[in-house]
Amino acid sequence: MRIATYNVNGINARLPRLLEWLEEARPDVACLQELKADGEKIPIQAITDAGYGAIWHGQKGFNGVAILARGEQPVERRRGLPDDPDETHSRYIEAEVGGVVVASIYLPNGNPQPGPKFDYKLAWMERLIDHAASLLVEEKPVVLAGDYNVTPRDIDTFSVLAMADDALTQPESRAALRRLLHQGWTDAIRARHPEPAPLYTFWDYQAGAWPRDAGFRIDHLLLSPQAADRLVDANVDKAVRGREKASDHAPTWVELR
DNA sequence: ATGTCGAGCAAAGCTCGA
Repeated sequence: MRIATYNVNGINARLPRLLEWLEEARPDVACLQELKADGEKIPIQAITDAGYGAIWHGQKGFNGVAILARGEQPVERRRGLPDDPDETHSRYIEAEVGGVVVASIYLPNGNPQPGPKFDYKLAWMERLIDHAASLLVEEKPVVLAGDYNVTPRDIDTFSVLAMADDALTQPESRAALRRLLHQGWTDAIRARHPEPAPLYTFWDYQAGAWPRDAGFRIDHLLLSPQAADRLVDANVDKAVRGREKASDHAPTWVELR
């Protein structure tokens, strides 16, 4: 069972690339972020025609997350995190597919920092940590997939110096991610690629980031112990980033037994 | 670390968010 996460950066702008990737990678589950669309603007017919059932938590213009399942309809469990005081951001949706609980997460970017956006990011991470703890209690295979907007370690960014003031690399962001991991989640990419290789998932459109491989590893798939037991592979579909009209993120995936 | 995008608003080019 292959479960992927892909920040599409506009589902309509990206539709040809998304359909092409679904056709060639054939993920069983695809967690999408940054739909930047809702309602009538979600190209549901094209997704259905590609053979996928879908649920989404959309939003006009910004944010927006979805879960696609090949040949079936994901069974929605929740949208939004518990106790969220600001329901205007569509950043979390959770479903069960084929006996696995899957979440599609678009964690706040948090720039500029310090400031209210960074405070919002850290508060959002606290709510995610609380909810994740409740998921572990179920003792099921769970995959928390998405754009976390956090580089776990220095190796996960092309330049520690250039990123020194960035919300994605701040000690507070990393400490919050570690507290989540320390509950008992496995960072699937690191579990399969323990060598200190970058395995970036995002390259900015600006400043020639892609041609000079100036990326970050910020898209993660965190596995509950029951999911980690079944982990056989994980990787990044890096070539997708190099295509015409590409998203600034590459699809990232796990294969579970 | 700013050389770029995507979307909204409103009808082209600015603003915002990344």
